[in-house]
Amino acid sequence: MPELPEVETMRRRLLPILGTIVVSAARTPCFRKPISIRPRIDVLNRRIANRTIVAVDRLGKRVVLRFDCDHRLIFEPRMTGIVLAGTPPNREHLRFELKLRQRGNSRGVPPCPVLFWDRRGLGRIELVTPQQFEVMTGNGTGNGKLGPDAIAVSKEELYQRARTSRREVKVALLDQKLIAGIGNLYASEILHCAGVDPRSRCDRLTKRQWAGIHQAMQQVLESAIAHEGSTLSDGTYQKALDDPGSYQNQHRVYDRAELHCPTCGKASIRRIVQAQRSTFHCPRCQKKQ
DNA sequence: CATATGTCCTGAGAGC
DNA sequence: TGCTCTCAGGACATAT
Repeated sequence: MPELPEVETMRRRLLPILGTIVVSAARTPCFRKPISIRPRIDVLNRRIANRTIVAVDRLGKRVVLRFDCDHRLIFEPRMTGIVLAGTPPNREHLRFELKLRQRGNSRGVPPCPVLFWDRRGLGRIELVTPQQFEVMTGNGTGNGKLGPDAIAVSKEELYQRARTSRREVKVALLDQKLIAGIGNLYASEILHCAGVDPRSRCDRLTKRQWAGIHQAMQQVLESAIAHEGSTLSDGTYQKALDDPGSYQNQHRVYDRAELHCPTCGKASIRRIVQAQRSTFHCPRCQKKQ
């Protein structure tokens, strides 16, 4: 579930840990199969013990902690993972804990540990070197495992990256190598906002339409971040954070099949399937070309 | 039983 | 023909 706005919300809530020092990293007792952590937890522990957290970043749908040795710890929530500093919804699905202390001779309250809580356990945690991180981001060439972040990408860069693809635009927006951060929910919302048919082929959209998609992308994602993301019917996000997001009340098409389109007020929202996943759109507001 | 938010891998097929 | 792009399907694990 977590897409860019939800992960950005997690990131912002982690900011109080900036400048704290790692005491230890550990898997937590969890009755389930352990999640993937690379390198092995003892190696990881040796590399980051006593290191200071100098940045709390986000890269697409990942939370990235940077240490003073320039290694980065990357949390990848996938379907149901949550990164938080505080109280987890339960202990049963708690997978990982990063214990912290304040710099100097700390009196006062010790900082909350960073926790990775994941109901399904499909999430990943990985410590990467600066070199590995460059490979992941493509070192500015745009050819890494992840494309530029959906909030940061320029109108021109989006157009240049997408214009030659023969894929349907909705499917392309889900490709993290093209741009990072958009998932199934926001892809439908962005294309509805832009008035573009999700089945349009990328290479048949005009430059003007791509500009519209870029603008809708910024608008929808920023609004969703302001609402601290969406909580879905599954409720994972809600359970994990005391104060869950409210953007689900702003959805105009996602999971609203057969309801009236809030933009035109006339047509009803349709659900179609693309690349084996649901897409929601308004046939009146989103016409091809 | 089908469905659900994400990612990774493989193999087959399309088309430049 | 050859290469690249694209997509379908399965896997992961769990709840509604």
